[in-house]
Order: sequence, then C-alpha cells, then structure tokens
Amino acid sequence: MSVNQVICTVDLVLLTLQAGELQVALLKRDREPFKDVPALPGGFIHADEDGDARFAALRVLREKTHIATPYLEQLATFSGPARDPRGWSVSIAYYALVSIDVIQQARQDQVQLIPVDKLMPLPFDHKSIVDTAVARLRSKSQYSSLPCYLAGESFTLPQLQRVYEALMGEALNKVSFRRKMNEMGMLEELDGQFGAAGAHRPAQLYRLKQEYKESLTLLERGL
Amino acid sequence: MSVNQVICTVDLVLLTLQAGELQVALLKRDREPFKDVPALPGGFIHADEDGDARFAALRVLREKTHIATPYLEQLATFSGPARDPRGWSVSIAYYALVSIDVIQQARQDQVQLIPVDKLMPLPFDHKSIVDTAVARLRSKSQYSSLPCYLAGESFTLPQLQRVYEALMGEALNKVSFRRKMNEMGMLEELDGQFGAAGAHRPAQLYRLKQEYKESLTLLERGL
DNA sequence: TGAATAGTGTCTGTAAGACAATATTCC
DNA sequence: GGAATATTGTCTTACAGACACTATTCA
Repeated sequence: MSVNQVICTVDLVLLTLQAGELQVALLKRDREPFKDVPALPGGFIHADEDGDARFAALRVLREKTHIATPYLEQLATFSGPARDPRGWSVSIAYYALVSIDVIQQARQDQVQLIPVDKLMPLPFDHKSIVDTAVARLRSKSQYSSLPCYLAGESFTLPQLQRVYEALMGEALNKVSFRRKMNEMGMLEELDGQFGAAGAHRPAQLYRLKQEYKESLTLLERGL
Repeated sequence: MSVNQVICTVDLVLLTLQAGELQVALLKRDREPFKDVPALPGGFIHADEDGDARFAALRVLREKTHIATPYLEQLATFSGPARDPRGWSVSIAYYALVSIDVIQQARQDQVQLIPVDKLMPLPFDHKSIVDTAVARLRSKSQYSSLPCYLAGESFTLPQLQRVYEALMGEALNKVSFRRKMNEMGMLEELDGQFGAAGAHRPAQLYRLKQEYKESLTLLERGL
C-alpha cells in the first residue's frame, strides 16, 4: 500500500544577526534534486541513529555547519505531495539562533548568509519555511528573551537593545527596555567587565544566567 | 537503507469546554497496537489522497468523529523510535477547538470526553501531546481570540468571559474584559437577540465576525 | 574641558482593575 | 417591589514612554 511512502526530513533555519540585519544561513545542495542550488541545511531522518527529530536536526546542523550548541526550537512541519519532486514528503522544520561569532568560528566557508528581507526564491518550499521562522521569531521577540540568543555569550544592554530593535524593526524606549530586562531577571552582570568603549563611558557586560540558557523567559506584557 | 523506515501519522487533540472544564476527546482504538484502549484520534497519512498533513488531520477527524469544520491548528510534531511499538515514528499533532454542541450534534457515541486535568495515562505519547496542546491553548488564550472557538456559534459576553476564565483558571475583571473584547473588534452583536434569561436582565448575543472565523486576533497586551 | 555614550530619576499619559450605580428581566 | 444578572460610569492604581539629568571614558 502507498500509505507510508512518505519521505521524512528535517530542515534548519539557522538565523543570525549581522550588520543589524537578520540573516539566514544557506548551503549549496550537495546532491539532486537542486544540486548546487543554495537551500536550507536539511536531511533525512536516520531511523537507525536519531533519537528523535530534534536530534536529527542537531546532527544535520553539526554535519553541515559544524555548529553544535545553538538555541534550537521546533518551528512547524511542512508536508505535501508537491514540495519535493521525489514524492510526498514531510519536513520537520527547526529554527536555530546563534550569534554571528558562532558562525564565523565554525569556519564553514560554504555557508552563505542572506538577509531575510532580501531573500531570493529557494528550492522546495524553503522560502515559506524561512518566512514562517522569521515571523515566529519576530512575534516571540516581542514578549520573550529569545533575542538574547542572537547576542552572543556576553553583551551590553545597549547592544542587546539594538538586537531587539533590529528584530522588531522599531526603536525602543531605553528606560522601559532596561526596566523590562531587569524585571525578567534573566541577566547577570559580568563583574567588573565592560564593553569596549570609544571616547565615552563603557557599558556593563551581562550574560544570560545559566538557568535560562535553554529556556525562554516570557514577559507578562510586551516591551 | 533504513533511512526512510519512518511511520508517518497525524494525531488530533480535540478540545471542548463542558461543565466549566476543558475536556479532551478520546476514542477507543479500533486496531492494534493498544486495541480498545482510549487514545487520541489519529491515523496514517495517506500519500495517495491527502493534500498535506492538515488535510490528513481533517480527514481523520471527519472519519472518526464526523466533525467537519473545527478550528484547527498545527500543534507540534512528536517523533522517535519508542513512542510507537511499530517502529520509528513521526506524529504531526493538531489541536481542534469546538463547542460542546458540535460534539453532541456529531452523535459519535464512541467519543469520550475527559477533563484534561484528570487525564489518565494514555497509549503512545498521547498524554504528553495533550499536555502540550493544553499548555499551548492556555498560553495563547491570554492574548488572543482563541477561546471564542470553544464558545460556539453565538454567545453572550458573560458566557465568553466564563470561557476565558475556565481556560486561564482565574477570575477576570469584568470591565477590562469587555473593554478588551470591544477593542479587538472581532465580535458583532446579533441584532435584538439575547441569551436565555432567568429572573434577571438577559444578555446581548454576539458572534465572531465572518472575517475572524479562521484567523486569530492578537492582543497588544494580555487580558 | 568637550564629545560621546551609559545609566538613572522623575513626570506624564494610558490602560487595567476596583467599585458602584443603573438597566432589565421574572417573580 | 425584590432578586438576580447585565451593562456602564468613574475613580484609582500601575506601568510604559518622554525627557532630562548625571556618570564615565577618551581626546
């Protein structure tokens, strides 16, 4: 019976912030279909080695980009007979957030970063997967600590504010922003450490508290 | 190769509000594994007939409960080698919201409604699927029109407030609630129609405006 | 000292919650 | 009229944004 002739894959939307713009990582496909065309990192689920789809996503990300410990969250599952020319397929999509440093340190020269707002058409339904991920990220950024994962290991509050502003596309009130970050209680000062200063007062460095490294903090109300 | 030996299914968390409690619909399984044990309605994706996983979910719901037009939204995808004894499996889970009337009119006597807070262990990982759906619903209810889909075709504002309160588990301020519903602008008065009254003033009936029947309204801030 | 950015104090306007008054129904 | 619930007006409180002042660094 044809019931289970379903191709099962994972796809990754690896997002980072560079030059004040949200960018998505694309890789040239190493096989057909769409060989050599830039697309989302993805691959088949390996039933003999993957513990679940999340592990499959982490494996694919590690194999294709050498990034091992991103913030990773399931996005949605895309499916249908037409999205993959090989047949009826299911793609469990995840989105990963990393700072630009992590991508640069991974030294994967094949990775291209493209601003999500200037994205070209992509193979499969990858464009709509990216759009869904960006919408999800922007929506969640309004009321959560999600943007911190784009800011790197340590950051100043002004830097973090610029990350939030880049995601939300609007300027935020400085006083309110700092009040909120304080209320959320997820940041800790790095004692006596300050961001590189120019000819001005340097800013206190912070990092996410350990207990928030893999979970989100939600705000009662938006920023 | 074993790469694609993955079982692909959809599961449905059909939720309704009865007696002031959120309840989930269970059906006795009609085949092995877990034959005759109550579980979520679910089934294989039929690659030859389903347009995508959402259509598969609607088909399964229609076949198993005779409910054709629920509010339906993808929840998450559950996967792994152990959740189904038949092998490595993927379940794309959807949650559906309907008023209790819709379930009663469907006349599916096999459907059991169980309060989600008193749920027994279920086969597969269905318990954790239900828990995820309930958490999602409760979380989204704080800032969206989602609960309206549990309230039926028409309802009074006091009835709707009781729905929100049942979901959020706390009393809401009456004035603020009505202000919010008004601001959201998704309801319309049913002209000259009122809820059944006892020995007191009857309440104005409302319904969701047509343009909101399949989309959510989000609040700037919570209730 | 001046320029530049970090960090804070305080005022104001807006929105949510408390309280209470009025409205409508059936008995 | 009395009981019960619906609906609305208004006061109070809490919080977000605006503005401005202080702090700290380098040139």
